[in-house]
Amino acid sequence: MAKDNDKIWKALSDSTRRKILDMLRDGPKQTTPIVEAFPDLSRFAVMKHLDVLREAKLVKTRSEGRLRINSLNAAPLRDVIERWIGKYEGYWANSLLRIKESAESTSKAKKAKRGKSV
Amino acid sequence: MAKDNDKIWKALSDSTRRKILDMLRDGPKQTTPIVEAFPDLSRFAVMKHLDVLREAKLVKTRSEGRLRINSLNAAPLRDVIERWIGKYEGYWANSLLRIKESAESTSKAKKAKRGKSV
DNA sequence: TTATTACGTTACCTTTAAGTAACATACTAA
DNA sequence: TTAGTATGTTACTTAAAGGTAACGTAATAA
Repeated sequence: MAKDNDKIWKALSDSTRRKILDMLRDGPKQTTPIVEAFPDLSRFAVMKHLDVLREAKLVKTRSEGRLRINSLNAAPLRDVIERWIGKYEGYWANSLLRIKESAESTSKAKKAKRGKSV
Repeated sequence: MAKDNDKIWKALSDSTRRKILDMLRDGPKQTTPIVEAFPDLSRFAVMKHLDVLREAKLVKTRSEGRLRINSLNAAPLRDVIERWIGKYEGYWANSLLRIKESAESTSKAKKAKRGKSV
């Protein structure tokens, strides 16, 4: 798990890979349009970035005939960032960034009547 | 800015550096205790990691006599993560992770009476 | 003043990341 | 069946990251 974690951080550390993730937020994409989105890179370079993302389980690829459909798998991303941010909660108490209370206090909060507050 | 951004992601991509940031969350530390926290690494290796963190502006260092005090600078970290997470909001709507509403609705919320809710 | 301690650096090595160019495979459609 | 297209791979190179060992410097304390 810690190792998987590391793979995710490593995957995020490259701007090309972050751009690929950005593309996939709009929906699944075939390999070729992804490759073509980076005209300055060779086919192989882009595919290697895709490999890294797959290794980190941030991208899933399924076959459809001869086509390969790549899609974003945001869950592990969420988990890592969530855990990371949680640790820094005190540091950005006044930021836009928030983590809901822990499960316990959350359920309490659910019972308590509350308005629109975040 | 985009370049600074990249430095932050790169800085976060190494587990030793993430551990150093973890240490500094507890409060500022001199260089030597940080170095000694990594007995498997040479002095120079740890100091290079510190350099990377300083380059990314995640760590600030000030002198006090012959001592050097390193402290966490969480603001740029927050900014990057915040921006990043914002983009994925739709993907983890049901997660613990949240971004408060825009400044506008936030100021409204402040006016509204609210309890202990986050 | 001398020894100690905190800090940083020089010089060098090894591994990994990132890349290109060209080739190979296999499904689809004319 | 032949041409085209989508995908992936082989072979190789270059640049950057990460690391060690040993040395240099300067403030402090004895």
